[in-house]
Amino acid sequence: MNCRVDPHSPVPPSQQLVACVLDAIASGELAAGDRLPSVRGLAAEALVNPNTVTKAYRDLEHLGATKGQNGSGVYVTDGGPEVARALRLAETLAAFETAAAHALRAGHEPDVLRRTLQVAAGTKGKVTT
Amino acid sequence: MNCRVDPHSPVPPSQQLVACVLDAIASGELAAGDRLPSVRGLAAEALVNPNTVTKAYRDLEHLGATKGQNGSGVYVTDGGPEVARALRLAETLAAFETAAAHALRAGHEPDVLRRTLQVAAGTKGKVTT
Amino acid sequence: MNCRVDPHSPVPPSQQLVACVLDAIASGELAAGDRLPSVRGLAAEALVNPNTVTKAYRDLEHLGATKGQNGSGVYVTDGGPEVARALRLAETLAAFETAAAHALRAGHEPDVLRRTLQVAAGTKGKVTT
Amino acid sequence: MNCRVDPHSPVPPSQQLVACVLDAIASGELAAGDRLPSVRGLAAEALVNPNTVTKAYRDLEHLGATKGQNGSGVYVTDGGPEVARALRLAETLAAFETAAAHALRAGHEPDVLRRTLQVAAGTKGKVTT
DNA sequence: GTGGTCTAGACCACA
DNA sequence: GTGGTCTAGACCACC
Repeated sequence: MNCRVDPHSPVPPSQQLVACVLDAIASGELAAGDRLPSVRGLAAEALVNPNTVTKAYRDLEHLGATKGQNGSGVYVTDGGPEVARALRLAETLAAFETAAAHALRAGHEPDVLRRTLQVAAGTKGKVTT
Repeated sequence: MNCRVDPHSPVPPSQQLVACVLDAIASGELAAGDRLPSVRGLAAEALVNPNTVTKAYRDLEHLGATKGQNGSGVYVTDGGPEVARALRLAETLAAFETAAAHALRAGHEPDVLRRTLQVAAGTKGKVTT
Repeated sequence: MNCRVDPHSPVPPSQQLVACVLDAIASGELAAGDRLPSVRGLAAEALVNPNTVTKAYRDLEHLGATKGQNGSGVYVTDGGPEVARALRLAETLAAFETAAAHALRAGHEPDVLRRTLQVAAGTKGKVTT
Repeated sequence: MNCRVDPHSPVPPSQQLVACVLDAIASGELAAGDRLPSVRGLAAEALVNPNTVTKAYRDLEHLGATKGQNGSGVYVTDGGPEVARALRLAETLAAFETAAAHALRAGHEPDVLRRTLQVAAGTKGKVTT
């Protein structure tokens, strides 16, 4: 999942995890029926307390994107991908637009941002060149 | 200055004020030596408690952008504009990176983001194709 | 730690707390990695408002002597002891200078002060005569 | 008078001025009947607002050390020297002792303090060697 | 008028 | 339990 949590961010860690998981579901990285990482595993990876992951999973379930099956783990629901896409696709694009606008207004050169984007896209970026 | 505070944002009001003032300094709206709005005045304008403005001003002073003068007001330091610009550059670039990461993770194609960036850059962004 | 706060002192309570904690760190009573007393606990002990302790802890963190860990407490940083010792040295020397200046200005003979200093230094202060 | 005011000190500027003037009277630098510096002059020298000097002079008069003669200036009263000595001699010596003790406990070498004292004593220090 | 500090009490999120 | 933030209202000292 590669979810990193920034403890200095004003957005609470649990919500950062929710957004991260929703992104993974929206992109298809996690499909309907797939099992989410274990609470302990994600907690170790994100360097947060397991309770925080538990809360994030509870929020995801409340959104209808996942469903915990007693004792066997947490799974993406059938409607999960749709929910995630509805919640995140438009939101992340809008956030990207405003972030780009802010960065440009602050004086960043478009080329710098383009290169930053390229790096973030990783290998996918190279292919599209 | 026109500082509005969104109480529903996860970003604490005091930090919103800090960002707002830094913007004003970075943009030249407040030059070195200029006096900031009074604590009570800005509090009334932003609809927050004066203590919240006090905290924001303390943070600004700690950043080196402003300096309080005993009973007379808070002023932009000589190095203030430079500090504000540097902070804004770093801040907006970091925000752009995370926004790009989230959008990519949510499944947006790099090309879509690149085109979005192009549009945001307006005429400055010449087509590199 | 035994931090007592004198509400009649011109030194603000929060700064008295800062000085008290720095003393504890500089003396080794609190080592790097140790946890500071809880905000509420120290507030009860020092008979001040928890917010006052919070402010003191924020100042300490800003000085680099401590670091707050989200929900778990405030801890002495690795460089904390060094920072605390450096601050105490500078602080006490400045206080000594001003006290000396005031005493001299009030009419005390330098010899009187020198002898007073000798006594305070105890056996360590060998007579240079 | 050579009164310097530290605006960063927690002790209010007006009280710093009171202490400074009392010290001058206690030492005999200002004798009974002598005129104090003008409000404006002392304000300019100490880099404070004239109102602050006015308040300090009011406090001094309230202590009985000085007396303002309408329009002609402020003068040391007959009992002024006695008042100043009663208030400041013991106090400054005690403050010197505690400052010395603190500095020594913080780790300063007695020799460093002795040299600092020498410097503060200026030419007087050389004579007493 | 100005900022600075404290108290008191509340809410939030993490451990 | 932990710290972090905000609100509300008060006092102080300087300009």
